[in-house]
Amino acid sequence: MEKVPENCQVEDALGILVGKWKPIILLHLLQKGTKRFSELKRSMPGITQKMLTKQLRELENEDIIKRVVFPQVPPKVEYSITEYGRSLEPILEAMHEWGSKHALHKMEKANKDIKSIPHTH
Amino acid sequence: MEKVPENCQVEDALGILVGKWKPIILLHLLQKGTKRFSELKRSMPGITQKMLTKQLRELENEDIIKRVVFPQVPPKVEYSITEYGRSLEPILEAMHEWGSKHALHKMEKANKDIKSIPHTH
DNA sequence: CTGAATCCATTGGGATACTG
DNA sequence: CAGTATCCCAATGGATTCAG
Repeated sequence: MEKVPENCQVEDALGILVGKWKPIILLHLLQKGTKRFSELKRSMPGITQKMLTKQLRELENEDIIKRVVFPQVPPKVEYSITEYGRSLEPILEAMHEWGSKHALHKMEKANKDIKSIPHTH
Repeated sequence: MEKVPENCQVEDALGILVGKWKPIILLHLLQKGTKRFSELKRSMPGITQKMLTKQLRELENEDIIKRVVFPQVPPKVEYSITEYGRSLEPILEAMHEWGSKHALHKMEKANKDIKSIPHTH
């Protein structure tokens, strides 16, 4: 099968996965199941409410995750992976495997890059 | 195996793959072998020289592709996948398979989204 | 042929403050 | 608790021009 230019199906999946916090959000929901907003936020040190909301909205618009609002006070909102979203797992799996396998290569490269910085004396 | 937050290996691969033209460049080099600059440009309608150069440089800096300059006039430069770069193939494969499998879902969604646009009459 | 240099518009991400 | 609303900066991508 041709996987080339014109009918390049690769971009679709990539488009859904890109976003500074999307992969990690998906991994959380995939591995830990349903989570509410505050739980996700706590598990991702550094993320702001605005960003978490934004990334969740985008994933929701792609039907990757499901958002359930409990009409109560204080508010409670739960997020979970959809069946469709779960179909992305093999891709995340492949990326994780690659990342683990090449963590070493990455370190060696960083080392090489540092040494190649021209001196100033 | 844990594939979560702190030691999230997923971002590395993703970081290499993101870039408007990177996936398609990689698919070309993976499937068609060594290519020179002008060939790549021709095969990617819409890309500018600047962008092609930039994306190629970034991939080269990650050791994903190799750049060979032939010292002659007019210049000739050949690009090819490195062994390291070829290790990304399973990921691209997974993304392509996902994209193919869900092209339909995508169409249905687009249709639904259009219908949900509020009228103005 | 290959690519560097500019200039510019758009986008993504983050800090902060406010709200039901 | 779970969001909006602003403001701001940096990065990305594109059009165009120049050069070896």
